[in-house]
Amino acid sequence: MGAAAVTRTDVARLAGVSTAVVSYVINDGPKRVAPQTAERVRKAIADLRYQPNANARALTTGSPRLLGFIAPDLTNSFFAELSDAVGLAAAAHGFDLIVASTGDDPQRERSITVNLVGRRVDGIIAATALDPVSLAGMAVGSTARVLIDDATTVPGIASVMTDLEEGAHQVTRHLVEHGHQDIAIVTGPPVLPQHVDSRRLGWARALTEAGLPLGPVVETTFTRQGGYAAMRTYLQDHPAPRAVFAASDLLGIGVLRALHEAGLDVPGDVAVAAFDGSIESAYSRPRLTSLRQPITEIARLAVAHSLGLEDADQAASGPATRLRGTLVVRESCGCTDTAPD
Amino acid sequence: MGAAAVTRTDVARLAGVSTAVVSYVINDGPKRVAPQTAERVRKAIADLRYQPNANARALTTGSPRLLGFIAPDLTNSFFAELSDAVGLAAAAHGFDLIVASTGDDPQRERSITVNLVGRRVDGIIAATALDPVSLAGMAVGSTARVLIDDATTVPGIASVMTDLEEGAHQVTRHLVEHGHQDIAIVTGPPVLPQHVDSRRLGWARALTEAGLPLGPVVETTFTRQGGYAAMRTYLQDHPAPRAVFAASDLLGIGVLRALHEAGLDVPGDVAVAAFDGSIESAYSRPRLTSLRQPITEIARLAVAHSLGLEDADQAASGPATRLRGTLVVRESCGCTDTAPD
DNA sequence: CTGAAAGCGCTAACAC
DNA sequence: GTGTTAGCGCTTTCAG
Repeated sequence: MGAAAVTRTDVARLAGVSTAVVSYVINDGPKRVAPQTAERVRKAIADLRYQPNANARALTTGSPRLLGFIAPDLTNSFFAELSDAVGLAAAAHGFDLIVASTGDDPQRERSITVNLVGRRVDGIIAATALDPVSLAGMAVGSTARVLIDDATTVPGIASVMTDLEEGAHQVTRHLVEHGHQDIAIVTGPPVLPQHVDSRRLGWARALTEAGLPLGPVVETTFTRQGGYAAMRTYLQDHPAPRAVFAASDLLGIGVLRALHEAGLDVPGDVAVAAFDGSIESAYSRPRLTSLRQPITEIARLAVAHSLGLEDADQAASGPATRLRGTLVVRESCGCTDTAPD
Repeated sequence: MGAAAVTRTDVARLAGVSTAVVSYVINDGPKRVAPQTAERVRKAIADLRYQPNANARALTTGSPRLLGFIAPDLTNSFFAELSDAVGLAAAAHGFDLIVASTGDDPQRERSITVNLVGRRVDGIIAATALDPVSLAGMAVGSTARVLIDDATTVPGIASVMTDLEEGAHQVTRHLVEHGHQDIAIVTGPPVLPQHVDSRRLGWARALTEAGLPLGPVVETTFTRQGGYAAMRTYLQDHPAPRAVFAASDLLGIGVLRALHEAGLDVPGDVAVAAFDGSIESAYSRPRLTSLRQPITEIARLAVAHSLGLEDADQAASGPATRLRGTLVVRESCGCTDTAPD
């Protein structure tokens, strides 16, 4: 009952005009309407508590004014922040956001994508790394897609993300500048089998450039628990490295706990630096030095791109935009805490 | 180009049947179709890479198979977890979820709600506390709504959430059982002016029942920063309380930092216990004892309710469902850590 | 400046 | 079992 039942026809009748005119005033076009006629229409709309049916509009125009966002796990603060940022960016253009999480299941990712395409969403923004093959094989038709995390460039699909290699290089170099020689990396599994871990590449490059040998590599899942368990296990069989670069904040937080339980002081005994720069990293103990990803900017550009708005400031950047992250120096690396958070 | 252009008519033509039959096989009803005919149709669908247009379906049936979720801030891990859980619960029924955050702006909340109603979503699940007046005044028509956080009962609107009062009572009593006499509460602002803070009520009741005087009340915003700043300021002018109950994990994490900076040991000098039981609380230092809200269950019930599925196990619980939280005992209260996380 | 009418793609009576 | 067809509510071209 109520609002749901009243339609454009009712409004037109009450206002004594045709439905076309009602459309004109609601959409402010494509035709002009006499001021007083418009007023009558507006009054009728208010009196009737009329709410245009967005689905009918979507069908007619072919655009539901809706974007889709896909992430592995919204419980991960990085993706949660990303999701929020994308939602805000979409809202700035009057678009809503369907958010879906895959739980890292490619099968689910595929079905979500198909589903979104069925909704004829105006664009899909994915923080997942579906393999190029299924990506290409899906009946996604003309739906615009943008990748915003961890993917290598997939031919024909746009991407906007932090320059992970460069970021990891920045962080690792900072650790090097502290004078540490033995710098480990704790990172996640390769997103895809054939995939190279950009952060690991950046870490390796920084070490090599400094004439340092590569430190230990410990691979685990991208969670707090993963970082904790992996570091803990590692410490059972090996001496602690002098410093560790954690490839995500979550990993870093897990590492911090393992180190603490092992009676090691951070940064005294081992220095730690992480990646993402999420809010959570600012409240760990000790506070994590981390590379902050430009989440808001990523979201803004991804939305602009999937909407086909060629943002002036990005006009020439091509389909694979890489943004530079910012090193946020806090306690865990051994610096005096300087970050404002 | 591509998938977007092919329609039911094309499929029907290729399969040599009518569009009705195509519908029947796609929806598996309402009429039966001969097996071989169905097979032909399915083949045509596959060959054409046909994707039904969900908007057309939504218009015809009146249901877009879409739910809306509104929260103040997805950056808050509690809401992020809630959002994820609600999305999963919706997906279990084949529904998608539009997620929107208000930034605690009632104005934005109102416009989001109106917007969702315009989309004729099948239900709105809100983790915000819009005041009853505007809630009632909005042209929400028949759209089902469920409140899942922090709201007092709003007449005519269903709600399913943790029994906050009881939860706070549980936590506080635990602190009391540790023998502490001077137990402060750090909590957020009243969600609405006329609103009582259930957690504060539970805290007060536990104290009173134990014959203890009410400890200090420090009010701030529901963020890490809020908890930190408030506790820090408090400690400047007052002696530290022997224990503090933080009304959310975020608050608790802020409090932990302030205490640490003040040179106070937790739980040695002051015991801390929090509320929410989010994953983040398991990795703080020290690990936070916290009341875990039954997020998955809340999500499940809220979705079931907004879909009008009267879940068997909830049939008789009425429009204001209250779920019991679980105390997760970790280090910050002074217990030996027993939680599995 | 206003109106009539042809769809948009799909569902579900209602006929056959 | 299958086909015809009348909408669902909106936008927009084409006439007045």
